[in-house]
Amino acid sequence: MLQKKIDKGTEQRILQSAKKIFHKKGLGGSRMQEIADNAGINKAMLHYYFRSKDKLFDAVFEDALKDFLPKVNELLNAELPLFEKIEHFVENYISILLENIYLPSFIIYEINQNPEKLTSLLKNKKDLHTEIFKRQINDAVKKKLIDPIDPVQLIINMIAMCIFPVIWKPIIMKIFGMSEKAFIEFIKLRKKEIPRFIINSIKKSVK
Amino acid sequence: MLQKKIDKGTEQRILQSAKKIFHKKGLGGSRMQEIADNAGINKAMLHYYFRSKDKLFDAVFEDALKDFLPKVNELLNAELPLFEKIEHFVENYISILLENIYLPSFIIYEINQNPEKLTSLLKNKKDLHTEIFKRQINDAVKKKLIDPIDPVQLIINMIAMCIFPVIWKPIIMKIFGMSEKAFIEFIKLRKKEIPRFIINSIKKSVK
DNA sequence: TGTATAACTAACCATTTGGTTAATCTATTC
DNA sequence: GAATAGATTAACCAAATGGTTAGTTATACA
Repeated sequence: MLQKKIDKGTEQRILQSAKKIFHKKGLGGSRMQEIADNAGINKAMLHYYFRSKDKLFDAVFEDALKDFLPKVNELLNAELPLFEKIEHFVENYISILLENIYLPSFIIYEINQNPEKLTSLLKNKKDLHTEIFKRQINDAVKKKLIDPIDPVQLIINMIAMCIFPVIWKPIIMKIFGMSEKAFIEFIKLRKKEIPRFIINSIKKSVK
Repeated sequence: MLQKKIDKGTEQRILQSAKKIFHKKGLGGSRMQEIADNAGINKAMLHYYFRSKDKLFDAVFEDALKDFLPKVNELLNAELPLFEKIEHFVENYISILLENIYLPSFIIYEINQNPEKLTSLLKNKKDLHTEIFKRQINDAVKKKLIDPIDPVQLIINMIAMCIFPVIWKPIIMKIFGMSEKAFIEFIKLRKKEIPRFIINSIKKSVK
């Protein structure tokens, strides 16, 4: 039999429902009632466990970062030669994004809404740690394995190309006339195409 | 003296205020009262001119696309050699984005909220017309000016790299420790860096 | 100049929504 | 098995919000 004091069932169910709904509809667009319904509990329970909508939202937001950032950090800091690391990063980063398809636009939207929240949430956290990767890129430049490039620009390029089609899925499907199936296939191809594109661009040209 | 029937002053002021607020806060996050205040008019005026919040929102959304799409189409279909066109596109597309910094995340957010809206809004409009650019890329491949590449992937890559830092501005500033000034400089550099990166990647390698 | 019509305002309304309260249920503990 | 504390519910509340209405002002036009 479950012991009450250890049972985190309700709290977890609330967080899960809140995540689903907040990610999809944002803070302003989400209703406490909907979250409660989705969790199969009374609306008062939400306040019992999380005091207020804002507090619940913060918990969800923090959870999202706590899940997401370590995974990305792991990819950024994997011990692999540069080219393989790029391949590895793109492949897995896109997979993570596909598992959390609403996460990126959720984060953008809420950060734009409330930029100071970012500061308070990222301040004391292990945020994205790009130093190792930056150094690795600089080393490769020094060793003349790749053409000179600003590591930050390269990292941004890589992340941009991964994240864009996930966020803009419905629009891309519409503009390029893709079905759901075609889109999945497109993304799958991209996992190979992006690293190819990047490596093609940076690898030392034979002049 | 202004003639009443020709005077579009109020309507335009409403649209402008609504644009500012809807873009920043989305449909759900915006308040009719705030829009009215911002336009310096009575709340009832909003309904007098636009019946309902949804109708007003649709007008704003449509306006945004009507402004934005032609500009992008013009860039996509400029009569320039491929490499110059890429340079031209990136330079100007980023400028347009910077002038409408809330537009992209506004569009993503609302489309995710309401995917069917996209269909109805893009259906009868001159949507993004990528055929010419796609053909131009395929031609360049045939003429062995560039390595083989799927035009759609290339276009997505290009747009992704342009749009990403604009949308993620606050997060990039935070993660890479940039000031406002440093960010502006970063973007300015990117206008040169992105075309270089792309062209480097696709131009026929000397093997 | 008087009248019809468009532009505008203040007050009001109904509904939604986040949040509270008081009472009830459940289970652990002594 | 009564006492205690945590978990849960139904009913309720006040504020916010989209929307309406009835009336007023300004303007064009005959």
